[in-house]
Amino acid sequence: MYLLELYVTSASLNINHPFTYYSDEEVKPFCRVKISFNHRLTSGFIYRVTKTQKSLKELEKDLGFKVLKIKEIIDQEPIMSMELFSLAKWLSKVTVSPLIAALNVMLPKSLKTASTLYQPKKIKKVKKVSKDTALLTSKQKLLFDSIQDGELLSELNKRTTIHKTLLNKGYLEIYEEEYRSEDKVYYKAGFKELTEDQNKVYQAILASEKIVNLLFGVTGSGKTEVYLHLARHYLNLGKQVLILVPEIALTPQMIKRVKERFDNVAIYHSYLSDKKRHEEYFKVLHGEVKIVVGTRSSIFLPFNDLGLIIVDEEHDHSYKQDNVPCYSAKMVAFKRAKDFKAKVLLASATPSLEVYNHALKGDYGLFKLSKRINEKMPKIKIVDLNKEVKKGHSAIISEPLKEALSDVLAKGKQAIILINRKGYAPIVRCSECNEVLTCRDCDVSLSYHNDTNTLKCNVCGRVYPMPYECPKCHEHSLVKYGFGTKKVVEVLSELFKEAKIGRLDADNTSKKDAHEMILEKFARHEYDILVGTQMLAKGLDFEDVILVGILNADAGLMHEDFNSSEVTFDLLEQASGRSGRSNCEGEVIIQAFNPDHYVLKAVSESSYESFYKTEIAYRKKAKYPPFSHLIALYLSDENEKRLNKASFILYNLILKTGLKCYEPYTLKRLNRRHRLRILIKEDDLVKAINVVNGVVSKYLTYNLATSLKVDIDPLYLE
DNA sequence: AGCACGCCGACT
DNA sequence: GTCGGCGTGCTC
Repeated sequence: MYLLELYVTSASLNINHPFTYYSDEEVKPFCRVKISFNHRLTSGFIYRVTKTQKSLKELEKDLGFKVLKIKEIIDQEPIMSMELFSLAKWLSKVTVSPLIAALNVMLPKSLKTASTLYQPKKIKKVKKVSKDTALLTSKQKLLFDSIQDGELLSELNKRTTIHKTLLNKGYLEIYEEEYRSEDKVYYKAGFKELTEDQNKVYQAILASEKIVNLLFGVTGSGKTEVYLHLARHYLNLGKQVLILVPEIALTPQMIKRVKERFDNVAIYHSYLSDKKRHEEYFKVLHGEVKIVVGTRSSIFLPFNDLGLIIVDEEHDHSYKQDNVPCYSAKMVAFKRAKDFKAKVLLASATPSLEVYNHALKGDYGLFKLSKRINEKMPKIKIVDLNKEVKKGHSAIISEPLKEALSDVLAKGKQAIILINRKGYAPIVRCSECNEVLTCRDCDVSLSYHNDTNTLKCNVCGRVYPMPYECPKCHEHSLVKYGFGTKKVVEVLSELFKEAKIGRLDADNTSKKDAHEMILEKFARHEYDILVGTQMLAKGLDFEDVILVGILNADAGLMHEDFNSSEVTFDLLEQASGRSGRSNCEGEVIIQAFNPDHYVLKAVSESSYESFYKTEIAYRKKAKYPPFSHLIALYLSDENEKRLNKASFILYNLILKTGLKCYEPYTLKRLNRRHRLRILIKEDDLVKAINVVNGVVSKYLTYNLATSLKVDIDPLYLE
């Protein structure tokens, strides 16, 4: 009999200790099994197996609890390596999350602890067995000679029937092979020669002794070319290379660019089918892949000899996961680089404050590319919306933007219009009693959609019919305020009747490929103007775009989050980079109500440095990151009373430890759940994480129904 | 998370 | 008497 120590899936996210089951058959560690747990069928992930001669009764007496038999073995072979399992344990600790949550984020869906057995598709092939062919008839011999080893049985079935005789007589054998979908074969483009500046930086990065290096290059300076050369260098040394890209940036163009130059490329991201991801995972596990391009979760692939990790657009928030386990792919990259004695290259035109601060202090190597290859920076103009409104002009499309747009259209070029709101009107309010319509399940205002005449909650997605009267005072006085992408398209079509206008936001891109289709249409010049949300600002490269208009540039600055200035600066700076990518000079028009804000000033001068200086001084004064570390603990429950009880317990546990923390802060209700946040601010992160781990395990002993999420170094505080 | 168990109010 | 709503505890 074998004793299996395993972690139980899904039973409770709150249980973070192993349970013991037994099996008559031998099972290997790091395999999954089906079990019954607390009257329910679920699965478990085995981490230790011991053989025992004792009887079940003796065992239960020794252990002090009942031991159940497993129902079924899911995997015959381990689905991860020891190295990966250690990484899961580390991840669980540094994110203060259950081990099972760490395992689930590391494995492809097909191998997740909860999912049922994944059967890779098998195909049948034939191979020849060497035998004396003299006994065959001439037809049989002809066929035998024409067969190649590895020919598909299905193909053979199509072209003949007499192969059955060959099979029966043992001249041919059938064997099974795991089916792999064919990769597209790309034309190999070869490498571009590096410019003088690029080459200097390339050589300097190779010579750097630091584990982490920052490549700080303005948009259009050719960062990608530099790191593709670096990738080649490490591949030539026989090492593996991982290129991490933001979720939004993994476009077919990017994939094509890498595949054109390298063989054995694997692509790994959340839009892949489960089957494809399963294949890619095992290709890496079996060492068949040399270079991976992927989003956040590909940092967990089972590499065996990683030499270089590139983090493209290092500042991008999609590297941080905001549900449990709340990890940052960068932090995992540092850990894996250390384990593999590999290097990390962070690349960005607007590095995160934290990273740039480390680089300036000398913790990371710092390398700059400060010239655009075409040597043309876009002209940036800020329009004061207060003045526009005073003059009686529109606050949606200002006069200067209108003029610039007609100029673009006259030249037959293209423009991008950015706005951070989707839909038509974000707020509906009663002009009599000032009631704002809000969602039944969330504390957020509903946005109006004119095409369906409905109200939609942007948080939970619930849709309501547009009421005829105010639900509070029953007056027919509901007014729609603000404007979103749909409204902007409407306004633009009226201003420029002959122009073709496209729209790109989360509402019309939920379907697979919709996003890509719109962008392709834009690239083929089927639209003159493309209106969209933030998803348009990043990494896209359209030759004919010579104007970018940003409508409510400072809307994000009203937000009180500690990093809202950084977020806004990144967005504006990245958006500006979309203009004038080829030989034409680009223009950027930024509309704002606070044109004198330091973020807008820095953007208008295209000066990261000036933004950095002002912002870092503010962070230092307020002791915000990078001058401290934040740990956010979120409690949520449908039952408000239970939530308050849990909050009282947790807050007191934290106070007892002496960690510096703020009082529980009530957040917006989301999806019927009341929510609350306790924020910890500490200098020594490692120490703080240890203490928080202790606090959380004590909290869990109370067995409260209120759920807890811990976010170390959060990017947002909600 | 769910599921069982037990306590208490409501209703045949 | 007994059905079910919900607070509490536990899962090898």
